[in-house]
Amino acid sequence: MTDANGAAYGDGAAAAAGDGTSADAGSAPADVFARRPKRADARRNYEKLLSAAREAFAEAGVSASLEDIARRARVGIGTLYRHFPTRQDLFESVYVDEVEALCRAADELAGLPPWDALAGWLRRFVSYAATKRAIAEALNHDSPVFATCRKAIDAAGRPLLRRAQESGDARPDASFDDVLRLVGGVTMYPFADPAQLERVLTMALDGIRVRRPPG
Amino acid sequence: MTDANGAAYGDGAAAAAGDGTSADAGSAPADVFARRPKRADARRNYEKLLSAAREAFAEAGVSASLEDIARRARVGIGTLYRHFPTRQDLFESVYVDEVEALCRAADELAGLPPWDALAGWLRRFVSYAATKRAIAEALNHDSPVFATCRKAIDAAGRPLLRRAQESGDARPDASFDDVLRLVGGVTMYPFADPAQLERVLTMALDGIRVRRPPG
DNA sequence: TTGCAAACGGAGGCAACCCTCCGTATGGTG
DNA sequence: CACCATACGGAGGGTTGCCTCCGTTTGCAA
Repeated sequence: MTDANGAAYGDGAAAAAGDGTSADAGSAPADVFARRPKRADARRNYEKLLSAAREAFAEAGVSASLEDIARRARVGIGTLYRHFPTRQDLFESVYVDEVEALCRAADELAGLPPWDALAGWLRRFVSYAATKRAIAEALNHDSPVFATCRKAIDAAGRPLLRRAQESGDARPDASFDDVLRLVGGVTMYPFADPAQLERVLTMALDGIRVRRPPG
Repeated sequence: MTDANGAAYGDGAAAAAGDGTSADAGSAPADVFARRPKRADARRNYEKLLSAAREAFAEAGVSASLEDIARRARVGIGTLYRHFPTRQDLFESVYVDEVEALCRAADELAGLPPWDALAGWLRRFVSYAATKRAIAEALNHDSPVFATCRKAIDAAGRPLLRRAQESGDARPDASFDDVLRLVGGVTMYPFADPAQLERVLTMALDGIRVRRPPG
C-alpha cells in the first residue's frame, strides 16, 4: 500500500480492447477466470467464503480480518487459506464476480436508445463502484486478473459511450475513463438518502450530456 | 467502523448554520478548537506529530500504525499518546487543519463574480477532499469537532452557492450537499494525469451549472 | 542557579491477526 | 461397501500494534 499509484479506473491508455465488436463482447471474458472447486462441500464453502468476504470488505474496509471472514462463513481458518492463499486472491475473486455482473448488464441494455443505454449502464456502474470502493485501493493493479477485468469493462461500456456520442447525446470530448471517474466518484461514500443519490447522479449525467438549446 | 453510516458530507439536514452573515463567516470557528500546548518542546513535538500523521494517513490510509507515526516524528510513543490520547484525536486534529485552510479560501474568493467564486472554491475543495479521503471514513461523525467543521464548511461555501444560484448561474435544484458530493467524489481516487482531473472537474461543474441556450 | 511542574521515551503486558501444519472427516467412484 | 483423494478445522508459534506506567530529562519562573 506504499506504492500509492491508485490508478482507479485505468489511465485511459489501453483503449484498443474489444474494438469493433458490438456490445455483446461483454460476455466473452466471463469464463477466463472463475476457477470454482469441484467437490460439493468445497464448492459450498467457496461460495460461503466469497459472500462473507464481500460483506466484510464492505463493512470494515480493506483491512477486514481474515479470521473474521472465516468466522462469518462458519468455516475454519484453514479452509479459507486453502481456497484463497493470499488476501489478494480473495479481493480478486470478489471483484471478478462484480465485474461479470456489470458486463452482463451492458448486454441487456443494448436494445435501448443510445443515451438511455449509456445512462442505464452508468446507473448500474454506480452500484458496482459502491462494492468496489473498499476493494479498489487494495487491488494489485498489476495483476493479470485486474487487467482482464479492465478490458471486460471497457468492452462492455465503451461502445455505449461511443454510440451516445455518435448520436449527439454525449459530449464528444469525454473519454470513457473520464466518464467512469465522474460517475464512480459519486458513490465513494454511501448515501443515506436514495433521493439524494438520484439528484447527484442526474447532475453527473448532465455534465456528460451535450448542451442543447432548451425546447 | 462497524456502524457503516458514512454520511460523508452531512445529510443536508442541518441547513441553518451561519445564515445571514456573508462569506467572511468562515474565519470565525478557527479558534474554537486548536488547543496547542504551551511549553516549547511540547509544542514542537505536537507539530511534528501532526505532520507525520498527515503523511502517514495519506500513504497508508486510516489504519496507519500509531507507532509508525511516532517513529516518523522521531518521538517516543508515549509522547504521541500524551498529545493524542486516542486515534480519533489525531484524525480530528489533522482534519481541523484542513478545514481551516478551506474556510480561508472562501474569504479570498469572495470578491470574484458569483460563478467564478463558486467554481474556484470547489476547485479548492477538491484538494481538501483528497487529503480528507483517507481520514473521512474513520472520522467519528458524532464528535462535536466534526459537527463544528461541518458548520464551518457550510458557512464558508453555502453563500457562494446561493450567490451563484441567485445570479442564475447555478441550477436552483442543487443543494449545497449535493454539490459537495458530486465534486468531492471526483477525487476519491488520485489522478495520475492532472489534465484528466481538469476534464472531469469541468464535467462536474457543467452538471452544476444552469443550462443556457448557446450563444 | 535552583526547583519543580511539565514533558519525554520506551519497556513490557496484552490482544489481535497472520499463516502453517497435521490429524480427522467426507464426497464420490469403482 | 470400501477406499482414498480431497477437503475440513483449529491449535499454536510468530509478528505487529495498542496502550500504560514510570524513571529520566527539560523548559522556565523565581
